[in-house]
Amino acid sequence: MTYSEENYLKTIYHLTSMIEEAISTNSIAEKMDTKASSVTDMLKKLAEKDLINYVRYQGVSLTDNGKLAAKMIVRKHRLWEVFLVEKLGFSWDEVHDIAEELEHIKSEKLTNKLDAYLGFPMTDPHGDPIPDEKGKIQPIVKSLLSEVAIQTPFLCVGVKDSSAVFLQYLNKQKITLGSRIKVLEKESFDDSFVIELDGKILTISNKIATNLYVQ
Amino acid sequence: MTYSEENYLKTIYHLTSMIEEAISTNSIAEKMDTKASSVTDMLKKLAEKDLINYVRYQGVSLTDNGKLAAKMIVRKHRLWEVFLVEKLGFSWDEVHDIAEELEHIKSEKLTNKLDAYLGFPMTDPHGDPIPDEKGKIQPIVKSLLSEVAIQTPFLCVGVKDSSAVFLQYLNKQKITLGSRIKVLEKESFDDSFVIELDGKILTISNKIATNLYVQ
DNA sequence: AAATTATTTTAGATATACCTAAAAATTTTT
DNA sequence: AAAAATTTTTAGGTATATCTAAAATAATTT
Repeated sequence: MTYSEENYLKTIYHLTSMIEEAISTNSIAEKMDTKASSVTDMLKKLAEKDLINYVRYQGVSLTDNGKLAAKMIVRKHRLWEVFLVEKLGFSWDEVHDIAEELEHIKSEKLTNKLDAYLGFPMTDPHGDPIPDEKGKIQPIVKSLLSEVAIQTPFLCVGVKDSSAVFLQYLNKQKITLGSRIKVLEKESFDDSFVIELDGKILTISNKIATNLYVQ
Repeated sequence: MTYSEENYLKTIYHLTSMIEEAISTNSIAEKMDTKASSVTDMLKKLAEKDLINYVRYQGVSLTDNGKLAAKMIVRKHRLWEVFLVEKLGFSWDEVHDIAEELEHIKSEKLTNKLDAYLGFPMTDPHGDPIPDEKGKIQPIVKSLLSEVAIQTPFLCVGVKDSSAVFLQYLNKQKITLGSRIKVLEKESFDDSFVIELDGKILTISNKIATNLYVQ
């Protein structure tokens, strides 16, 4: 599989896991910042290799082959992120782009040795689950902070958006995985939240609350 | 720089460091297992970017820019090899192909953090020197076992050929970096060597002796 | 249900990195 | 110093992955 084929597969995987049905050519083009015509070309190639189910004008889904291949790329991406943070001391907002390159390194033996070296982590630095050697993903029970009962203590276990800007905002607010969070109040005027974060009280916008996972 | 450009640059670097003058199109083609016409195409591109000195029909050498860029690729290659052996437990005959991919990962910050994590190693698992952040290479004093005085104790510090077959032969003979080696006798009939290796006596061919570095 | 709009695909170009075959330049041999 | 052999380059072609513009299909609106 080429570098580019792997990237398409990964994108299709992420899009289908969000909405759980056939996805459109345009949605892929948008996510990958490319043109729909380029996507169509690639879809033909991936269908030819039995990695996706594709019927002209009717959207795309992954075959079992394709899903496994995509999970292996996601596995590599997330393992490398753990390595970069845990071993090399990168911050969680710096690792995505580097892992984006490392995820294409081919050796399966490397992936599994890296996994063992890291102590078989269940999640990456953003709280996302890491598929095991066979592609199995342990489901992580988590809720969006915005959806959770008031006055109940939770732990921050993940982020929905893992863009650098958002993560850097969280750094500034000292919100990390493991932070203790309690929603004190929801402000109905602007849908903002008053929360208690590790003992201190602060206000966060709705957009922040809808991108934080707690447990 | 593209993946392919980096590979050409690295090959030119290795070939020029061997013979220390302008090298031929054909020698590059042979080393890279490609056609001379493909090499010519690439040479034009690299010359355009001021990475090589290239005059039609007159061979190639690296510019200062090109030399530094090549050294950075070699640096990454060798650091990753150390990582694979020291941290992940790979054997020295397994790491070349994987490092061949890892050496193209772009982040300079990653390279330097990896270097620090490994404790700023001076050599890779085959005894080859690792260029520092600025491209400086600490020269390693070493001689080929075939060139060395008889009845004098040495330490094995490197291999000239780092192909998997050769390294696997050394595994079988229990020859590793750090092995104590003394040449007892040179057989003039077939140029083979009787050596004492970590206390045990064995015979090795001339080809082996001309590919082992000692100090 | 026809017309309009949006989406998707096809057709035809472009750049990269290869290739083969032929031409040009250089080197070696006679 | 010619002739022959070798090396290198050029010319023109292929596959991948992209693009633009136009055509085909599907979805939405009137």
